[in-house]
Amino acid sequence: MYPLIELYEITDNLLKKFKYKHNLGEILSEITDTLEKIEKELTSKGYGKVWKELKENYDRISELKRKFNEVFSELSNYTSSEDVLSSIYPEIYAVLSREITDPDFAEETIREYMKRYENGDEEIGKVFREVSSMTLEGFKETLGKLGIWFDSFDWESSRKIRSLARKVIEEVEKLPYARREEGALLLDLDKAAMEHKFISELFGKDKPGKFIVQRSDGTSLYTTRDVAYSVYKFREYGAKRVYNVIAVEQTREQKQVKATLYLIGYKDEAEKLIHFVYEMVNLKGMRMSSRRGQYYSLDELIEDYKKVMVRTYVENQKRKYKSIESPEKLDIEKLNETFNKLAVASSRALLLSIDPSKVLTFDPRRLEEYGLGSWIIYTFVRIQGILRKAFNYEPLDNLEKINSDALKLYEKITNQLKDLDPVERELIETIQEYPSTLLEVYEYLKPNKLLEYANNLCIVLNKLYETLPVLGEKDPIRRNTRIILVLLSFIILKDLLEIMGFPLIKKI
RNA sequence: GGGCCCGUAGCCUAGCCAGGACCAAGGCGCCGGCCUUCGGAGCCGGAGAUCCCGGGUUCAAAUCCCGGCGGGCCCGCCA
Repeated sequence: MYPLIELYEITDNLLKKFKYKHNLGEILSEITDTLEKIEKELTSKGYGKVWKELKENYDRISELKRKFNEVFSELSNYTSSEDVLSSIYPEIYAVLSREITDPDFAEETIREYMKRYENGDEEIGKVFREVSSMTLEGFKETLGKLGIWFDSFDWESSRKIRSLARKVIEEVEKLPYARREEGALLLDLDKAAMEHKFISELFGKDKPGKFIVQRSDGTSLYTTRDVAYSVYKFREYGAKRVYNVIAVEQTREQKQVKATLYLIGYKDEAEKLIHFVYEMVNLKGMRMSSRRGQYYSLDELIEDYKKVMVRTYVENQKRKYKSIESPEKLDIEKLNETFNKLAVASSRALLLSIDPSKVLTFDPRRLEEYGLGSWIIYTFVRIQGILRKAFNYEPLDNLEKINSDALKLYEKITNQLKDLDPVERELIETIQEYPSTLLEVYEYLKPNKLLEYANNLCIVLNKLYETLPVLGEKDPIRRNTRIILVLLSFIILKDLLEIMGFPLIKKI
């Protein structure tokens, strides 16, 4: 980054000095345009040969123009992210701009720290852990809002993983496909693919490439430690299968990790290492980039959703009662909790609404249009209302009782089933699809199918109690049939909401 | 330059792997109804699609094959 700025400043100063009105990009554009005209003229007049000679220079200028554009856009991104940083975190910005005066020196220092860290320098290790703990706390806080927690964390710097990483390097070095280039240890996977079907099939038409395992200064790379960590997960934890939930950008890297594992003797493990690929989340008309300070955080998403929930609630109350209940009658505490839960459900639904292999694009200014989560929760609340009246107790607090009561009901109506209404039949068909849906989700790693199924179930449910009376049905057999259908849907929906991590709500 | 993924109404998606009841389904938005006692964050109806383009295979293609175009990602000492 630093040389780019320097280059820009130099050219900019030069242009100013010579009082050029145009910037470098415009000048380059002009040159290439002129050259294009010249090409046409020359070839039309039969001077193709002359053009060929000129062409070489022309290409060089085009290349220069391309580079300039790259530099310029990078620079403007950089300055804008600097602005963002200085406005959001002025303290951090002040410290950084005071402390980092020479970027090269800063980078060198980082490298030095890395080396000491790698060699087990306890003092520097402590600093590293302190910093990562702080970020980790942030992660825990944000994800905690969504009900996500972690059983445990592994430190890459742990003695165990460090020694495994050293072992990986040793093992790789023994391989016939390994060699040193300028001090760095490199594993030639292209060569290995020619002799191992596993690797050639893993990469398909793609070139496996060369995999750097150790830097020339002797330190390991993230990827090396990833191999070591995989060994750790299988051997230390005794994992039967390992799912790495990692973004699509690292598809190739994950394959290289697999191939390396395979080559150093962990064949079985390599096959059981599964990369769960997911795509990025984009905002409508804006590319997210934390490096450039352009982002929309999960915390913001939850907060914004909460506002949408409050707005919807107020509107519904107004329509229902023509006015909002007086403040003293409202249990603000409880309402707030409900809005939080709805916001969590909505946020999770948004993230689950698309196949993980596709890019999710949404417009944060129109969150109310992505209300799938709250609509499912609402349906769940509604069918609980029906069951509560049917059985006279709280369904979610008496799951076993409701199951046995359902069986009793079923015994009463068995062999007496009457013709079913189309909507009832539709609901039964949907319920039947549940097991195969779960299997599909698991087999193809498509959690979005869970949400899709839940949505379908809710659509049919809404249709059912909108078109047919459940508790109001006079015929006892039909009535019981419908109660059982609602009950089954309730059990499935509860199951689904738990799998998807939606909070369970009894009443709104 | 090479590889992988994606391209379906104004918008977001399902269907594609295992071709057939798809003259393509759902949601958002739009238009018109229903303030029907189990909760109206609902229900019913309507308008809106060259399934990116062009070939091929087949009795049959959104789906399979080939070639384009457009977008994203990745291609050796970052994580």
